[in-house]
Amino acid sequence: MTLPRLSKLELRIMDVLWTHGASSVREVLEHFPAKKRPAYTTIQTMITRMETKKVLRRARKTGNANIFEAVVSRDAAQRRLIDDFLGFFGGSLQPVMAQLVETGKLTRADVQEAEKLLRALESKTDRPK
Amino acid sequence: MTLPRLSKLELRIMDVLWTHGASSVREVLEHFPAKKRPAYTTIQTMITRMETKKVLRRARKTGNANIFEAVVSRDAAQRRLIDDFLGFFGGSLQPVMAQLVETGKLTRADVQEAEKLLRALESKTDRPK
DNA sequence: TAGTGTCTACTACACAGGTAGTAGGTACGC
DNA sequence: GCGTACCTACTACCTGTGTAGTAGACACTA
Repeated sequence: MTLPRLSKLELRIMDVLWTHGASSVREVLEHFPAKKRPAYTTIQTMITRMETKKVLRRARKTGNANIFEAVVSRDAAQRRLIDDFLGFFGGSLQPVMAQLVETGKLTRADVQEAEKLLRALESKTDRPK
Repeated sequence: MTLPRLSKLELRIMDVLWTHGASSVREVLEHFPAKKRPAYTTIQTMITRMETKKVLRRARKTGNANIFEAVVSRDAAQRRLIDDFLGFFGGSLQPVMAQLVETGKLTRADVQEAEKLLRALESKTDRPK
């Protein structure tokens, strides 16, 4: 429980694992945009630290390269991220919404989607007594 | 522009200034929940650093105590926070919405509020020509 | 005006995250 | 079997953040 907070770079690394599955250090590296790609050993160091924190683990070996896989799920990490984020707003979505609408980041389509999700959820939780 | 990212504690300090207006170190300190209240000098140090970063400034003196006021607005800080946050989701709100709905953090009321805001915005931006 | 309590300025330190180099082991092609 | 290229393990260093102590200045009270 209480998975550790993941930093920006850690999240980008996890993203590779979540999206492309178990990968070697080099594979992770190569999924970074060629422009701002850190050094091989930078990724390696981060991965080693993340292994210590148990957010990923070595799954197997290919040749002499370790293949790492995510231990923490994308969902769990996202939940954690959202919780932390909402903490700044006292847990209330209202100011966030307002800001999103004002900056044009929240569109009509987004709202409709949310509504659909809400309805789906309701019929799932209300029905079973 | 590009106001610096504010850390958790920095945000809590700014929150006092935003909510209660210009304050002294002691006043800021006293607005922290008595339980987990840092040392006086901890707040002082943070405020000094924030002064350097120009997110707040000394407004005046009362006795020999400095009174600090926010330079960065709550809105600006929130915008920055939201942008950073959305960065993790590729700027798309969809996964965030889904997560919020699933964890019950996004209620029907929130959605309705968002809709109202959207409508208000539309009549403001569409109308003028 | 003298004393006391408060405030500032400065210093210090630990931990996390980001960055990367070096040394030495290993696998694989030829 | 050897050499080259790649991988790991270890070390190092800097910055930001959170934390706080100490010394000395200052203001207000009695």
